[in-house]
Amino acid sequence: MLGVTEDLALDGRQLGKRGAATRRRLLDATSQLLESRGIRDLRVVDIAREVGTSPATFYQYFRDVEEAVLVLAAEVGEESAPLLQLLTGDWQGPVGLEKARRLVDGFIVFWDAHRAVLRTRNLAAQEGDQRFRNVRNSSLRPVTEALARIVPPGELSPIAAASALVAMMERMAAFHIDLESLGASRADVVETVAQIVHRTVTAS
Amino acid sequence: MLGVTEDLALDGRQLGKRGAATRRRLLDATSQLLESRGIRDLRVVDIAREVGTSPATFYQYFRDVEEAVLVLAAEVGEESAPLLQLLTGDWQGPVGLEKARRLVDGFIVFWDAHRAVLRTRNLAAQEGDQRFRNVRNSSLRPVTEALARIVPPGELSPIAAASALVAMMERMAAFHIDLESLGASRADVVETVAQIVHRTVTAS
DNA sequence: CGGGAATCTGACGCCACGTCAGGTCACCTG
DNA sequence: CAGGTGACCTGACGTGGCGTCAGATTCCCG
Repeated sequence: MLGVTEDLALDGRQLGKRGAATRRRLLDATSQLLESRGIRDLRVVDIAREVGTSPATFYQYFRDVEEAVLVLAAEVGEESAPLLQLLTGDWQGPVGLEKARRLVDGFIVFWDAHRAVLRTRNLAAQEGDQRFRNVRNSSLRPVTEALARIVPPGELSPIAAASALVAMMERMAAFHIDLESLGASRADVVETVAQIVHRTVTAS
Repeated sequence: MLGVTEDLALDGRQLGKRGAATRRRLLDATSQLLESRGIRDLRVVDIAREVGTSPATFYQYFRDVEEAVLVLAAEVGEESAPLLQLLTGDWQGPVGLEKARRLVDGFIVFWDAHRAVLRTRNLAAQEGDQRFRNVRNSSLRPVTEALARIVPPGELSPIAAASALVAMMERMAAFHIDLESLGASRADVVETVAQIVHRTVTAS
């Protein structure tokens, strides 16, 4: 689907143990370097040096830096799956509110763990890159759809409401650190966003 | 504040009529090209060719492509000011709901008019560029603060709630076109987001 | 131990960047 | 209107990362 598999190099040859290890080290270096700079300033030569290999080696496994980040984004995206377990059953009352808190908290933990890759994924998706859009959708669509199933149809469009809530949660997860300087603690953010989610989902 | 003035070239000389016109044409070309590609693929040589001048001329006015986009972002950011007029008075009841609708609609109109520049502004801000963060904050902080003043303190942190709502509105304005293919029309988005905003602002 | 596949890399042509010296243009002044 | 001053423009160039390829090296298996 991504045009990138785990088992083949770009020239089509089978990947052995050594090749797989090199590929992994290149990915890890890419992920690490992405935390200290934007993708625009991430040079193949830097990644190669970090791994202790030559730039030409990088091109054995990835077409360009973007493609390496795409692989990372696909890997990371799957870690949002556990959030789906919260989006089941009855969301009315205090039990639902607690689920909302855990959902919001889960978003923040997810983002804190993979901030650099997720930021870059959304950036590329927003710039129109279809591959990154697909990866982003694969990660968020199940959450959005599960949430939409919980929103009662009425004045609100379930799809629009679920999309809006996911957008809000994702954005707050991405930004919550900046809010501290404005006087909103992490706990404030979780509680407030959870309240908005819960009220939207349970209101008539 | 931006380290970029309207009256001086980068070498410090005074800008005359011809220089100001060239600078403006470079900015317009940058804005236009930004609509068909991401900033990563926007070359100085393309902007120069579009204007019918040489790359060296570009560097008379801007340090790099990013700086030209920064100027555009600062210009565009000021157009969000009219939204502040809606964030006054009483937001209870149907009058408040109508204000919410206009606020959400205003966000969407704003984004539809300046999608490329706003997208790039947020992208650079998210990547940590402080200059773009400042420009983004200058545009959104007044809206966020005005909204926070309307949210009654209680279970919700006004600051967190206002930030979350602004995040939601901005994101929906950026994404609403993609939602059409999921079955949520522009009208659905406006109404649904307006409802969420209104309910959050008026609930106990 | 031989051989073939997998893996790595030095070397290279290409292109955009960003600078600078020097040329051109516009306006003002006498 | 001639001359000159400063604003404006650009051709030419050094730099550095990109992406490729041929050939060298390493690994693994029979």
